Amino acid sequence: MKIGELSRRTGASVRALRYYEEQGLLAPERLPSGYRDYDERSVVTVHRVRVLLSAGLSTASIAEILPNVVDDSVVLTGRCPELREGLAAERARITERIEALTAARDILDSLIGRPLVVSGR
Amino acid sequence: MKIGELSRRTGASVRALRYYEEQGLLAPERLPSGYRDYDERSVVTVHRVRVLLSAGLSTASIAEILPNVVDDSVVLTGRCPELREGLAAERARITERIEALTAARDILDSLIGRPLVVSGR
DNA sequence: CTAAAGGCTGACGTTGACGTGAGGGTCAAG
DNA sequence: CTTGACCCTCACGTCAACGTCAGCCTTTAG
Repeated sequence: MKIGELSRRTGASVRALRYYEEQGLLAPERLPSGYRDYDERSVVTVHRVRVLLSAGLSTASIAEILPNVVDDSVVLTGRCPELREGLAAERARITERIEALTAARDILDSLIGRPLVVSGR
Repeated sequence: MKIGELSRRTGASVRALRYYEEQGLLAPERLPSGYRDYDERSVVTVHRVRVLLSAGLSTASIAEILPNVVDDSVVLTGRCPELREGLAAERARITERIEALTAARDILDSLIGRPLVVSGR
């Protein structure tokens, strides 16, 4: 499929898709016309990229992670302790942020769920 | 206390503290010299700001939330339905972010080989 | 009193993930 | 065979959360 369709099917802008390629997250074929030609797996890949980006990972980190996801091989990861450590660190950061967000949401809940309290104290 | 001490006690840079003020997150008094004069509560406030920022909230969102939290108690929220709506919207955004982060963490978990923990809300 | 340390206000620089044209090919339809 | 939708490659613009530097004033230590 061409870039416009992938864009519609993933919600990522055309510009974003070209940017992902520039960052090594996608490697579409090229048609004789020079047009990018994506396969079905690209749809899943783009969704993963977006999830990880929205989680605060950089394209560089994602580029490290992605090949392992695509191949569905945890084997490589298990063999590379350096990469494993990096991933564990990212995981820890994400967990911290989930906890921070949960705390923030609890604060909002206490504000919303307690109507007509005019003053603290 | 002056800005340098607050910086040391919070880990935020002097520049960051001035930036937070610019964004309406802090409102220190001023000494006759023009120096900023922070009270003890500022320490807690800055910590809250940093947690929320690291969780991915913008200073604008934080500015909406912060004034409503004073000494961990509710102030005037119940009387303003407009504000309540804003907070509810903010809550929804936070929940979305938590879900995105959880999905991202699951991806990392599958790579690391850690068993997926069923999120208990 | 003097120098170092710390504070102040601009104001420009930085980084990451794109947005937004400019200028120009490609392709299916009428 | 022209029109309009879609694609291409530069390449500059943007926005957030600060970093950094300049030029100048205030406070503190000796």
